[in-house]
Amino acid sequence: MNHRSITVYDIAKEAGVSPATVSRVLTGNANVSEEKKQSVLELIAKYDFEPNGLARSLSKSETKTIGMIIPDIRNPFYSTLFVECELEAAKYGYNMMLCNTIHELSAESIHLRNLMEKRVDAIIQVGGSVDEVSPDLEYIKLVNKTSKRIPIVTAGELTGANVYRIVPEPNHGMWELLTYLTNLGHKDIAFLGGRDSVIPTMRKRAALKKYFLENGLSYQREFVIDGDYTIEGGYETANKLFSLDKLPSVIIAINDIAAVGIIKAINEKGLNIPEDISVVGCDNTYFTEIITPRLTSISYNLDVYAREIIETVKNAIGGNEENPLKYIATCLVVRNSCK
Amino acid sequence: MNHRSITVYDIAKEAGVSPATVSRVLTGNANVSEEKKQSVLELIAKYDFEPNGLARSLSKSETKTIGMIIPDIRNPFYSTLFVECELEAAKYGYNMMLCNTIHELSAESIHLRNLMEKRVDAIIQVGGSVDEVSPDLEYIKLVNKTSKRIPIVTAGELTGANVYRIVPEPNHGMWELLTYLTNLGHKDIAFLGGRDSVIPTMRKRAALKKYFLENGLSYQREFVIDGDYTIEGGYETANKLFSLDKLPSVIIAINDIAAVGIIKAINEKGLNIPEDISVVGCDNTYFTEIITPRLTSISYNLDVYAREIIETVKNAIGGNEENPLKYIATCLVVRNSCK
DNA sequence: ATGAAAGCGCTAACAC
DNA sequence: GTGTTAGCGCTTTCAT
Repeated sequence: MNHRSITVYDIAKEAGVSPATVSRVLTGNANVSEEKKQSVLELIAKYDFEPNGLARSLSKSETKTIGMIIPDIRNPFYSTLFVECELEAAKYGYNMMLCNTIHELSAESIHLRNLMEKRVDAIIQVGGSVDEVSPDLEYIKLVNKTSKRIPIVTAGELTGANVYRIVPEPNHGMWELLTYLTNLGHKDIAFLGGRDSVIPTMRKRAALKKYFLENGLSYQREFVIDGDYTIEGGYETANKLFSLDKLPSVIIAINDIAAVGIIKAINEKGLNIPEDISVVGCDNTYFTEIITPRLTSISYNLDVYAREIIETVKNAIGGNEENPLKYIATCLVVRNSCK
Repeated sequence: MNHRSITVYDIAKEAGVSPATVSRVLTGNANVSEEKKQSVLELIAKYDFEPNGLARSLSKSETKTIGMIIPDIRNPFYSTLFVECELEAAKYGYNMMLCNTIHELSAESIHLRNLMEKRVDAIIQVGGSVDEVSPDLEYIKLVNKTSKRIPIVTAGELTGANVYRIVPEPNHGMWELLTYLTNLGHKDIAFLGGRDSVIPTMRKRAALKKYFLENGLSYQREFVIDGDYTIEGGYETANKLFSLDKLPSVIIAINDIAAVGIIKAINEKGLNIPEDISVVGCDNTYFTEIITPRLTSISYNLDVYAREIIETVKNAIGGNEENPLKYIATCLVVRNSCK
């Protein structure tokens, strides 16, 4: 089992060259005579020699690994974003280390330290503290200490931190949605789930209010209900809504997952979608396609998002990313859940 | 940005001790006088010194990293298994490197080589070649070469490979399901999706046949239809089924995802579940809870599964896992999709 | 083009 | 208990 593994020295000795020469053919960034090159390559093939990445990383100070900290990969939004990032990162030879916090903010610092210790070349963080209006200051301090050595890219704000940001621009998508809904004749619009302490939620709510104001509609505060970003959260907010003496004609869910719970509650109440009430989601995850009816949703274009993230990561690693803040467009994707 | 990072030597010098002593307080596995220990700890705190994990790994020949190769993390089965593995692995100080093949078998060898080069302490592989009746021999050779240095644990067979296996024991769950269904009065049972070249599918089909035989029921070959393990796959198989001149009273889907497509097709046909036709899934993912109606499914107990996997990984790394083959029980979880 | 040698930053065996 | 020293296995100057 534990035979000493073969090294550049072994290859070098047998080939009658120096370890440096073996390294040269390995990295390919120096000239080696065709003759020696061949004999080295043959030996590499013969022994199926795999250079030790740790030694290489230690020497070159690069690991070709990107760390990613997210709340929960079981959420289709994050899993899709992860896959897109992984595919994009692979193009540049990077592997991904995935760290889930399971929505525990305290896990973020643990993961950050781990990734730091493992000397990943960059860290991507999505969700959690990133979206908090007032993230924990201790955590921000840690982030800033870390970001001095390792570029950190967030899909969101992470207020107060010295990081590269790629922020979804929510207004356009919300605007498009609200225009679509009012054109359908909707005036009583509910917005279920989320909290004001979460930046994207806060922005969406603000956009809603602004739209109502600018269009002379009356903003109905009681139709905006706090709730978790989960199926159960959606279910609960819907039932809170149903306890009011008046119902909206359309419900905007804080995300597609919450929409699942909302739809469940609607079904239980014996209402039909979209005949009796319309529903809209956010994030445009693949859930929108498996729900009945297919769910209209605001899209973040995750493939584009991932490409921007990895592009930024790559530039930041190379030390030539001068733009610390970029925006990702959002747009409406219409399906069958509104009437 | 790129100031030279602080090392054990810096700490040692300032504390007036040797690097070895700093290392001793770092690792904690040797006695250091309380006095020196304190001054070292103070300096570590002062500079927020993070030891270089690469150097440590190179020296100790362990990375505290586990690689995981799966087809697609967007599939709730894999994401749940991953999270459970990550949580369990974290207890022993391991991080997870995640590699998706996106169902491309050729990607497996690339990932395997990468993980090998990065010197992960162990590799977990699920799905893909693992489930193939006849996996590619070249790949098996690569696996066997790799497994000489790094323990490989599979959630399935990976026929011909020298790996540790934790295999779902499908018969019990299927048996429980079929007993349940026949008790409900079902005789016309369809089994949609999957291929005979995939081991778990093959076994489930075999169990079905056997059950029919042993119970004097007539096995209806035309009700067993090949198909992809996806939503679309489910949808297509259902429509193939509908083109027959006879319908079953219950459909068993190869997995919960395919069940989504099957249910979509059933709804489009204007049939009600479970009044007109019953549906069952496999894998017992959280999809079962978000589908309408809630889906009865065969469960793999992913938390138990993950615990077994990580337990095996841990033992194998330590060189004391003598059991190369373990089984995981499956069982039926009844919900609302059968009548 | 190629080799010698230093360096990456830790740990552990050895000596005291 | 503590320091010295030799690895771990690469890459990369610096000579030649």
